[in-house]
Amino acid sequence: MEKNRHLSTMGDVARHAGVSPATVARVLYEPDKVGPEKQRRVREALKATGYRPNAVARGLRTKRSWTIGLIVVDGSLNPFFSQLSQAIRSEALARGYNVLMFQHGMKPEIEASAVVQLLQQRADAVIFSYGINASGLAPLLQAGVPVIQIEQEVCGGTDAVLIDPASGIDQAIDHLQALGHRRIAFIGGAPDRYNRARVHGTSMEEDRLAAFSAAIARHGLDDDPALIRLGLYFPLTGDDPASEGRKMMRDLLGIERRPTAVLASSDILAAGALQALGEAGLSVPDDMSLIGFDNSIANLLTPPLSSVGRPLQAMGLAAIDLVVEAIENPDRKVRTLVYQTELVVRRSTATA
Amino acid sequence: MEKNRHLSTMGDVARHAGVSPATVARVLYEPDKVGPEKQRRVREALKATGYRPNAVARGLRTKRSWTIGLIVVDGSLNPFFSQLSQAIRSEALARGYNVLMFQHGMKPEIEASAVVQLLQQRADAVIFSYGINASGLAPLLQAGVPVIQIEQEVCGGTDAVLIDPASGIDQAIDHLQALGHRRIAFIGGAPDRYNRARVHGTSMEEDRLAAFSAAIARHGLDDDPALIRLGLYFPLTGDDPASEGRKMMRDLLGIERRPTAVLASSDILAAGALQALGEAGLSVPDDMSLIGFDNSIANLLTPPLSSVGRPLQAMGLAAIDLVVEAIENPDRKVRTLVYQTELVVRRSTATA
DNA sequence: TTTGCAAATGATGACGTCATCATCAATAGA
DNA sequence: TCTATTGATGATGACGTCATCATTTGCAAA
Repeated sequence: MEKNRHLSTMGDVARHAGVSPATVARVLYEPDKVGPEKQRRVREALKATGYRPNAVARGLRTKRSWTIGLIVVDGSLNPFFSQLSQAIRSEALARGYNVLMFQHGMKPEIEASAVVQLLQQRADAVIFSYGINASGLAPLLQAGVPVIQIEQEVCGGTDAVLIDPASGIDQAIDHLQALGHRRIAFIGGAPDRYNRARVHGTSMEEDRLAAFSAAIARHGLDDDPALIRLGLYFPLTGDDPASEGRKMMRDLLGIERRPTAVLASSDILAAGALQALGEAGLSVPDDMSLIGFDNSIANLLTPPLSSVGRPLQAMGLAAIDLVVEAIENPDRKVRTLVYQTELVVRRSTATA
Repeated sequence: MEKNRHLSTMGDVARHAGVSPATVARVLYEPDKVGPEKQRRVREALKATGYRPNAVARGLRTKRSWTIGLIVVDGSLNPFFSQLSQAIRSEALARGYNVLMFQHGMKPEIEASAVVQLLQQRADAVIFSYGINASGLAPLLQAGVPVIQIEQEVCGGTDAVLIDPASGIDQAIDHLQALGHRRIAFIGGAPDRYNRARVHGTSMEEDRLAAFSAAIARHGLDDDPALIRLGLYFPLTGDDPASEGRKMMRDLLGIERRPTAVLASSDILAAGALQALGEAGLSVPDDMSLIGFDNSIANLLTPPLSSVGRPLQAMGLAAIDLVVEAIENPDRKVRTLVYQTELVVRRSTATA
């Protein structure tokens, strides 16, 4: 076969079949409007030429790129994000959409350039799995591109798929209390110092801490400020995400009345905490109970970690549903969906 | 501002500036060919209208989509793949390319549909981080789309970024031998039963096992078939990727003359092995030394795992370099780059 | 002043697709 | 037999950009 840097076009197919390009298009999209003989010839020509519709040309003509943007914090350090993005990608693909993915690493200027890029690509919609601030989304809203925010709402007026961290955290505290724990510590990320320009809602980390405090209060457990440890940095941006957790756990082991259980605001932090405990010669769950959040790498740790999980698959599906709704009916009202979190019990908790 | 479901076009900008569309294009791409006065007016109009070039139309006209495809096995179970894809994405972005990512989960039909999708999108090139078989790539080669294979070569005649597992595995065995270990076990995935149609090279898992066996022989260490354990399934496709490693380690603990050290062909398997050791009440590294491969989640485990790593950032960069080369000079000869692997020593090994 | 040439700008068309309109043949009804 | 109607098919143009060609202007050399 000769050098064939060329995919055939409708015109090629039409010539091959001895019909007009319009007839080829009809065979593809309105088959009943074409007579049986030409139908046959066109289908044969389609096969013979290996025709693949040119999505670029089609996008120009129809003003639908069948592409949706996905902007996440970071695709690699925290497995949670890759699991979510995988869920979104596969749901999108099932509906015929391609996904252009970007990671901003908490840098607003990178987020902004991703938005510009998606605008230029004429993305049909954009999903933010963790937006930085409201002004980042503004160009999209102005251009009329549907925006779906996941987990964290950085501005109002868009569709959103949120989670309720309290449901799972309540279960976790219930569980620990039932095992006899009264001094339960919390390790988490800093209240989000990046979100200066947030105009709506609260941050992920704030929500989790609030849910923890509320659960502790409701159960009448020890409410000691020394039991709450917040890392200095957003837990996703360091080179060694576990080191924060390790440090916080070390601190907790040093305080006066040591906690008997710890709830971490992410599995990564919990992994670090496990290392600190190992170094101190303490065993989980015998000497300390530990519960993570994310249910991302919990089952890879030793011991397998109990962790609060979110229904990632369902959230991905919901996000794509909202995308499709928004595209098909631009003037509809935006919707907010809230999913419950749930404690997955493994083997990192025991009686106090 | 009124409802503005419309991004302005060159024509809009031209009208606003009182010039022809051609002049607008020149200001954008050949500024020195435009007089100072019109230059000024056009730039002002660009700002005023918030013009963003329509990448779709541009793609149709120039036959460059500035999009490259990335097909991986799985983006979420094994953090290694998300780290690699992140490296590729960021390098691509730096060169002005967008990345469309697909995961095939070892299912040839999904791989094939991803290829069709990329063909329709007129991707400028496609990177396979783990191709399944040669026939999957064929449509791309036929259409003249440059293909870059990473780590695993499934067919010849394309660019490739390979790694040499032997370099790092040699270091690992050296290291263990220096610590006095003589019975070293290997746990890995099954020789790849999916690659029936592979026409070139060997599989990832085969390479690692071969490197291990060679190193054992070279060092004159115990060469006992019972020390080699291969999972029944490709380690990435199960729901619980660690369980294979856990099972194999349990088996190893049961054999007659127990090994004193284990090399795992991935960090995930090693994580499972750690669990089995924990359940058996054995401590790492005191009772058993353990080394992983991937250096992906090694630093999250307890103890932090020594692991053989690949230079992911460099590989991503190299892949994009090859992409750009291939696009800019379609008739050049394909190239194969080989990267060394390297042992990262942490705290999971000790004297025998 | 005339001619020549380069710089600046405008006009045109094509990329591949698809929506619309136009054409033509065949059939049914009067 | 003639016209109205339907179904099948072809022709045309527009989406937004950019490459090419055509035109105009300014200015220096003859």
